[in-house]
Amino acid sequence: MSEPDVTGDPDQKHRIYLVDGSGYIFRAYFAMIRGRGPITRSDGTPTGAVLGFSNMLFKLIQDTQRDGRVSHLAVIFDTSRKTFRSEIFEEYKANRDAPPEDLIPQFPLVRDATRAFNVPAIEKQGFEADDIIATYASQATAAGMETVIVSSDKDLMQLVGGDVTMLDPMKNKMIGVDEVHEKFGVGPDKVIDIQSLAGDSVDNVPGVPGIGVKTAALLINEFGDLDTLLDRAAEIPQKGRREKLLEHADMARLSRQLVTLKQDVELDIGVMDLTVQMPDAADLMAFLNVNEFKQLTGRVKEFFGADFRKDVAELPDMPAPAAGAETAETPAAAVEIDYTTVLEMKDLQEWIDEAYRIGSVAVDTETTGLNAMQASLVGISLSIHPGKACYIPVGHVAPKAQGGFDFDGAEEQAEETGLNQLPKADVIAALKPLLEDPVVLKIGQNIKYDQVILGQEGIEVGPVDDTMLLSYCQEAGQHGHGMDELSRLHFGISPIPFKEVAGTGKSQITFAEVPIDKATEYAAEDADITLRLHQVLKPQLAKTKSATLYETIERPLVPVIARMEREGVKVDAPFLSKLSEDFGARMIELVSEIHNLAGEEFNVGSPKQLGEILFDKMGLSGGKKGKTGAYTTDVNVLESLAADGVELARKVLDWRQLAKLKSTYTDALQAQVNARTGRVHTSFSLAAASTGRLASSDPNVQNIPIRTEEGRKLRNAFIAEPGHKLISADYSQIELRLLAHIADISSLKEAFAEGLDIHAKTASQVFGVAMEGMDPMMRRSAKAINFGIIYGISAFGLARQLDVSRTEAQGYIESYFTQYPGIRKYMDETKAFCHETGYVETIFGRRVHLPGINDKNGARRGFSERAAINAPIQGSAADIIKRAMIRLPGAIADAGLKARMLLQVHDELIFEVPDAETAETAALVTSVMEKAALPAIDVSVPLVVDAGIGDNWGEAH
DNA sequence: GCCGTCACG
DNA sequence: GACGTACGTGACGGCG
Repeated sequence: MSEPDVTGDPDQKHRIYLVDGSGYIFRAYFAMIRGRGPITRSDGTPTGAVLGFSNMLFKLIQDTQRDGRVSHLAVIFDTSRKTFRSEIFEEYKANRDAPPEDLIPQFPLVRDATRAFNVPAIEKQGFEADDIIATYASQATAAGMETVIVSSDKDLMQLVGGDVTMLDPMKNKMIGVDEVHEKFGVGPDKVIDIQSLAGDSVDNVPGVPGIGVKTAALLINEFGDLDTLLDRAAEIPQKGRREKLLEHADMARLSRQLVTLKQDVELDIGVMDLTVQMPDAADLMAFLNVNEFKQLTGRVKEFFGADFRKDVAELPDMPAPAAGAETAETPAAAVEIDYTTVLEMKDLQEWIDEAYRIGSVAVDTETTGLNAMQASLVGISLSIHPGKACYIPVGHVAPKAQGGFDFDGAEEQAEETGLNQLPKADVIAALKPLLEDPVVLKIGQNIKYDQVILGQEGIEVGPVDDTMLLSYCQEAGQHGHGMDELSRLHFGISPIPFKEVAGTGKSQITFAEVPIDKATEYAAEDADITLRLHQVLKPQLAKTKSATLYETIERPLVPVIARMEREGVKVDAPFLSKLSEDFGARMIELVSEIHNLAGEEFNVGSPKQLGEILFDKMGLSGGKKGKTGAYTTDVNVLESLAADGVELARKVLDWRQLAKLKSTYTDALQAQVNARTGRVHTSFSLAAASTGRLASSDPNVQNIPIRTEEGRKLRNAFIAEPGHKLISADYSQIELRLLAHIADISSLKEAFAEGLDIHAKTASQVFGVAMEGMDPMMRRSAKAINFGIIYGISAFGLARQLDVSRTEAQGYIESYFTQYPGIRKYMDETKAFCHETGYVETIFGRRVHLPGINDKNGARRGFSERAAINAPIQGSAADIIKRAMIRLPGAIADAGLKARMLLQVHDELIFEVPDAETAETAALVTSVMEKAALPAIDVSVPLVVDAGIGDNWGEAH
């Protein structure tokens, strides 16, 4: 791009580049297709337009680096097609073709590209990019800056003049007043008048029929402006023109409304915040690698060289903003970093006072491990203002000699630990009132963890906001919600990796052994980033319509889950140990039998070796190789071999079942018993499943066996304390009920209202048989169809499930849809909504994003489509049980009962209850669960909960 | 660290 | 005409 002709300008004004991103995508797309044909990366995603865009952006960034006057830069995008213009005039842009299919997946990628280069990507619902550009241009002018609009769109030419110019990025040509005059025959100030008369067939702006740009220019030059022209139209000598103008004066005025760019769009980010920033090397390289832009990678490396990791570009001092211009806050990238270690109580008190003064504080705890129930507190970091954070070490120990750290000077420091830090008890006592104060908001990333940790120090942290959950509520499905990922995404900053302070593998140390200066850098950064994430994510809740979900479901759930984790569940360790021995003994027998049958010894646990035995050595048919070239030996394959009488296959299946039970359950579960509490404390992730479900780990209590008799025994190991029972309460068929409600299927709703056997009812309707005396196979098929529907049915999947031909399965599906046309309608509408918006919603407004929904690859698209059908159902069920969980502790306490909620398994809750209170608790729990959707949503089918009571989980379920 | 397998809703 | 599929998870052992 050539240097604009302002080098000699005595003003030396700062410059802002505003890139018309949406306009550029289309140009890049067609230019690349014409020049190089379709470009795709090796996974098939088309990337031509992304590459063109990235090249252009990189070029622009190079220029901004070389030209010291370029201080600000942003890329502006269109959002949906609905804008305030389509409100005024329905047909506006209505005749546009849908974008080419292989361009659709590139829209989000272009935004990724923008972020990868650490350039602000701006868009706003209801406004076109042009309006936002007009608004920023006017703000920039008011602030005394020069504006360069990077676009060749003639609709933007009305903005040219004064300190605003345009740059055509394809032709690399400046567009100033002269060029606009050349195009429209008038100056930029009259461009709107010309467009109002001439209209625009591409955008469907009507204008006045029969008048094009040439005639319009003639008329405007003669009459001065549009209003004068329309007032005095009667004076026009040419009959045709005169009549058209008189007749279509209103259309001209309407067109003026359409073509006039709005210069006062309300924007969250002011023009002064769009400062030029250095890209983060890791983020940019990751983006370039994923998209396989090899040449560009080379040029990027060459250009940035050694300075690459610098977070902020060095900019010349800004001129004072002109009067009336926005006086922006400090731009995010220019935040000054100030991290300190707190070693004196009076310093700690200053932080506490400031937190009270501001009313909110980001908190992060550092501990000895990831498992909150086993870890102990090492330090606490706080942040109240962006860039400023402190770290309060309380549990550091001198590094072990083997750690390899140089601890010269340890003698100068305090005795016991050998380290200078405040006593933990003093810090806890000082912080407790603040962390429990109801008017000070505590901000955390996955604050449940910190609540569990601090809970063990006697602090009940609250009220809280959680940046992980703020992200999860708004962007589930788009990306993960870990702090590092969010930091890179929102700020382009990669926080110090934990590995960097604690090492990895064998030589890894706990955080307690990390030297305090290094620990401060790491911990303070975490609190700082958390605070900044909160400043970004919290305000956009309203925009994403997620405030209700966050405030009424996710946020209140945090302390409930924290409490469940701290309660834990009692397991019968001696019983598990006996079970384990039993399983182990039988496995040994099976292995020797298997070796005999095979005629040689091999590792039964190796699918590779097993496949070779079965299909190469024994020459059995049915050997299919998977992606890695190894034979498949999964249950389906082995079951069918076993059915053909292959004894070895049956024995391997038995062995596998035992191996699974032993390694994953009996052995692992015993190892998970907490030494301090004697109970097992799972960890529930609140932001793992995109649909809104919880996930459980360490150990996973949501996949304890039940389907086979052997596995079921495991459930008997989950027991109640003496004098107590377990209650298990589960929603009956909640997903099918919600399907009936969401898709509004009257016959299904009636069946549920009447309490019928829903699978039998489906069988009777689909196969046209009576409910009584039905062939059990028919009910089984109907049940599989019902599940299939929830999963976004395919003939292939159903055929596999039922072991029938695909044609047969297709027939079932068709007769199902004939019987329930509303379900097909629901599916079609859900998919269409998702194709349009990129997400689907539950009945409580939870958004689940499906980035693959417009993928060019049919398989990936199909995958997303099925997930789109499933997510509202699975997610609504998750919302409902979460609502119940939030209410239950209070309801139990209000009723004067002592039950404790221990576990959740998607549609089931487990409680530990004193013997005397079981009946009353079961009734209360059932009632709260059944009414959990109310009063927000009156589900049009009854929600039914079944509760069971027993000495262990197996009996209770 | 990925893959195949398998446990659950 | 081919593609490659039921939805959502987590944990294990084998293997490179």
